[in-house]
Amino acid sequence: MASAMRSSLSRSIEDYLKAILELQSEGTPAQTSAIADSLAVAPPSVSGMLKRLSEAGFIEYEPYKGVVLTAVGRRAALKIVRRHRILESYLMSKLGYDWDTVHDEAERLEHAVSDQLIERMAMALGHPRYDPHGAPIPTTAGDIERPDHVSLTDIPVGRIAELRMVGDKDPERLRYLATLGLKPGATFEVLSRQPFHGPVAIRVAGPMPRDQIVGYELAETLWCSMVEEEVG
Amino acid sequence: MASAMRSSLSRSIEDYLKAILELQSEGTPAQTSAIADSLAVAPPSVSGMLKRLSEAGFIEYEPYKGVVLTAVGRRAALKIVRRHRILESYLMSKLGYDWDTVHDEAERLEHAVSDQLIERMAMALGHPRYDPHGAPIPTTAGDIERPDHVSLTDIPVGRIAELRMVGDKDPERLRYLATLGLKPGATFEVLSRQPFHGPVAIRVAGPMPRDQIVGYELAETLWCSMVEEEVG
DNA sequence: ATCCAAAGTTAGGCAAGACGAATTCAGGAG
DNA sequence: CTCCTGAATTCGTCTTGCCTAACTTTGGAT
Repeated sequence: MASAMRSSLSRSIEDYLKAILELQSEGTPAQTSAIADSLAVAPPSVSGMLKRLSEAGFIEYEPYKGVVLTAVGRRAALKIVRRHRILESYLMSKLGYDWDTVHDEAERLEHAVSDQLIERMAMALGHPRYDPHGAPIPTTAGDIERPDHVSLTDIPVGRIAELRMVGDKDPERLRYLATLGLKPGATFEVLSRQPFHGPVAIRVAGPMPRDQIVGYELAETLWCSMVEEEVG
Repeated sequence: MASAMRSSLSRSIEDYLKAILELQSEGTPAQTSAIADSLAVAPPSVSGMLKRLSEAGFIEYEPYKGVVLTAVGRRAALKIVRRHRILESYLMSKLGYDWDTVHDEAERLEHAVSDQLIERMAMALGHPRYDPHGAPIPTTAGDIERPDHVSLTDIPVGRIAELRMVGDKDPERLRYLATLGLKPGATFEVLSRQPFHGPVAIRVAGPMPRDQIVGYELAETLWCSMVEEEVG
């Protein structure tokens, strides 16, 4: 039985793979400087690590041309993402963590937990498909749901939409969103939009509907799906 | 407020401090080679680390004479021990871990969890005073109960005793103890003892009392307190 | 009082990762 | 086609922590 051995990649390698997975989205290879920013290290550190990751077979690396994950690298990265999202779900659901403070804790734990622990947590939660931010949780097989939502900045004025996922990670902005009642599952109507990347006005549905202004930068990170118009 | 900053000692340092704490018990300083064995590293690695720990103020180090923790080092070590024991308790109580498999998971997590997470787990458990092996859990203030139990090898024949704590860490022996019904809280009578460090025979109390033979090495790790004789 | 074995330490290296400084490449402006 | 700028890489170095080999100290046996 090829059971749950902890192949135990170093913490650094796991962090690099996760960053590359997030940056290479949509076919574009990840850039060295973007990885450096994402991990808060200097570019030469990234170049050095890319060479090691390439030799280890995790990435396809053509110097000066950016980097994409191999199948092996992608699987490894998705495993970390699964850990992170199960951890966030568990900490919020079972240990009273807040939406905005849970990220850092999960960030450290994701490198230390065993597969067994993650699966026990997943079971205790009833195998959730989305984490508290609305992001899909990769399966143990390494599949992840391809999201079909669009940014709030792309919802036409007058439409009703449902918030599906919050991309922002900044605790302060997450706290702000919580005060607006804007968490995954909330529905709202787009009231108006300022031109030239201006803020968006929405009316959040609920027992006490309330109008809110959302800055463009934040709106870009709110991923939504449009709700069917009443036909007739 | 001096709140829960993660002073974040390196994993290595935490491991060394924990090992020294366990080895220096009863006034005797910890020996270099004992630390090396305990951490599965070579003696020169220990010498090197002892110098660093000493400079950092965690230990009192006199070359060739062994090592004892300073007050600062002891506090740091007890903090790790608290983390470990709360983790073991939580994993068993809330996530279905077994008595014999929980150690390794806790061993990795104890270096990654925040103080906040440990306190939330402790609260969820109702602030337990002992871990699943019967070992006392240090308080957040850094105090630990001084155990008053004695080894099974020191209980006179004919006495009734209660198992308070299992010192062994080997999963196989822990599984074996579980099959005997020997976990903290169990009571038994010492039936006989072979001379010259031979095995001990006991009768475990319970709905179905059963006689068992316990090897000397294992018996040494079973910490018990004698139960009052019936007076009269 | 001496000597020897065991325990401990020093010396010298190696690997992982990070850094700043200096160099090289790629791609757009002219 | 050439040049320039910004991104990326190479180079040399640092820190942490581990190792083996060689040396030193300690303390018990004689």
